[in-house]
Amino acid sequence: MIAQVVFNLPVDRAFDYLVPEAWRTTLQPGMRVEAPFGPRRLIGTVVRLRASSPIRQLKTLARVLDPSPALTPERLRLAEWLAGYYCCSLGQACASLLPAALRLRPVVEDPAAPAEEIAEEMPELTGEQRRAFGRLSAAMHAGRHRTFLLHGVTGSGKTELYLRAIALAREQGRSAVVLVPEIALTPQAIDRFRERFGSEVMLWHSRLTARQRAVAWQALAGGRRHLVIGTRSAVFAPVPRLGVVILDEEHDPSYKQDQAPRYHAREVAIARARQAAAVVILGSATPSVESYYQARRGRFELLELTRRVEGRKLPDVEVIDMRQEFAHRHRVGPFSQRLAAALRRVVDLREQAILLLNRRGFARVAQCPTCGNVVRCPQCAVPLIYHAGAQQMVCHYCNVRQAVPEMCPACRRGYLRLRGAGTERIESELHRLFPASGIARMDTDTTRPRDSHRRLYDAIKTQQIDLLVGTQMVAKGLDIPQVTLVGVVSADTALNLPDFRAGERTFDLLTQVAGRAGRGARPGQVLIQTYCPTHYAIRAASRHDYEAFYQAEIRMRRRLALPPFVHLIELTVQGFRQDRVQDAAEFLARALKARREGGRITLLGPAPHRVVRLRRSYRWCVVLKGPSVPAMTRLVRQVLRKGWGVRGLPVIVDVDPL
DNA sequence: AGCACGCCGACT
DNA sequence: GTCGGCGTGCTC
Repeated sequence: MIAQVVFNLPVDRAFDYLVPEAWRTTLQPGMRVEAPFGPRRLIGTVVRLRASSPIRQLKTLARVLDPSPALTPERLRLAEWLAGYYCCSLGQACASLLPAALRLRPVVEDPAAPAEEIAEEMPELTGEQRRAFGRLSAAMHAGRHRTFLLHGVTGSGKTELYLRAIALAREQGRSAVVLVPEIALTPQAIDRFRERFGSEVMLWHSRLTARQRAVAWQALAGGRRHLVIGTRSAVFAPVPRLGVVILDEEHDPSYKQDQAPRYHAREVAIARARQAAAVVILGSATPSVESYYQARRGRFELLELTRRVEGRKLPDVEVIDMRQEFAHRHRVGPFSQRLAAALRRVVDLREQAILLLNRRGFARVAQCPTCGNVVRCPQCAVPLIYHAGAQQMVCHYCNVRQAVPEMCPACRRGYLRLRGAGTERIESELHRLFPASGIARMDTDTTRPRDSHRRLYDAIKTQQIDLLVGTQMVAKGLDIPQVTLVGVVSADTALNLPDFRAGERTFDLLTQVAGRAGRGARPGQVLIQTYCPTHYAIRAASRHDYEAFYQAEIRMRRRLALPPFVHLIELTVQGFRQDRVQDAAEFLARALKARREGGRITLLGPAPHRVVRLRRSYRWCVVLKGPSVPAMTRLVRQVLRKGWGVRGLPVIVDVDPL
């Protein structure tokens, strides 16, 4: 008997091995095995068993790791879909459906969820919620696959609908997967699910230890737990009889994986739910343009929640034109007079405020006023960011750190000046203005240690913190009734990025952060500082008008032939030598152009990557644009053949890049 | 991904 | 004549 095995390598085929006599009755597809591979021994997945092989000199499997298939036939089919759509090897796809931790040593058994007292009383639904739930439950009772887009303003009670859908799935004896963005896996979100479903809830995220992950895996695959709440990779959680997959904040970019296979959890969720005849609920106050477009075309079913629960009003939003501010005052700090006054009022009334600035660090860059030179990372060529805490210049790409140079290293004449402001700068400005207030900062720097997120949240909840400043992290999920003011220090940071989704990002961020204000009895107020007050994303966000934003955005996408009207595939060539990388990219572009069938696929580039140099590597891109992903991946596979390289350099394939 | 093989430029 | 750069190909 022959086993066909795939490995977690960028090699797009299976390898045949002899199966030892002892395993012939027990070995099945989906089991992991150890196999000799050249001079190495690798762990791979059996994808097929057959009687014979055309290969003459076969080697024999060394070891079987699983007593039963780690990948069920259904999950193996999902891996095949993943490899096909996202253009990676089947081995890589299989590896991403399996936790590496499962490899060795038997894991501690997680006991079955004890039957415990769970709060039975559910809050009454509003009229809108009831109508939406009616549609969900009809689909779930029909037992057919369906994708819903739940578009609900912040505070309109989307979570309650998720809870009802999960409860219904459980009644039907089916499981549920809840996905949340990386930064939204907050204690309060988890608490909400624990209150309703107790220890049925299993957490799944990147901070789990290997052991915890293995325990969670066993409990889910063994059918002892039926509800997973987790980040992106939880979409692969091994739950049997899937009933519903929920993507909260479906527009969030953290659903896109940034290593092969570069999947989007939304697409995987839909593919998986289709197989399992399950329902998908995509929830957001600011749906991605892609999803809303699908809903408009009738591919998804649109559910709308337009009102906040308990009749609370959306906060008033005021746009502050910083050009005016700059013209009428001599020295402008990070706060306009209007925002400074509003902060003062919050402090006086003992209320709370959140300030958003989507940029870490103290001052953006060190710039020479004499020659204009900006201090850059020697490896990545992006500006270094000053961090006051460490008193260092830090690269936000590769984390290289260096001391702050005093004189300009380029012209050696000017004294460097720190320009622009990050969250640290705002924090110190707040300390200066409000020395008696509790002030905290929330960004990737301050939330790195385990549990720091929970501690910070508790401090805010108990009003030890009055003023909170942070990056986009503060825009997601925080539900603090005492917050009456939200200030956006600069709405322009995302707008000026070279990215066709800049407008969408800005609208999302502003809408999400505005939703943090006025969640309690007192009304909320939002102040947005900007140098482009007439931009459609900012105007629409200030009026809480998703529809206006969508109409402007979709018109632009149609005119420029961008997603959702086409799909993109981005190919990135990487290497240490600039000339060879450029050479390979040009070769790749020519090869693609030569094999392109018909005129439906267009080719952009080759062009230097947005960040040409990263960790000493140079990067060049070629982008394919066309109506059909399979047609484009077929072309890519032809050109890259079995390996994933051109001219000896590795090529990164990103289908539907963000 | 690793690793071996093989082909051309600069040295003891 | 040999050392070693890296382009090419293979792993059942």
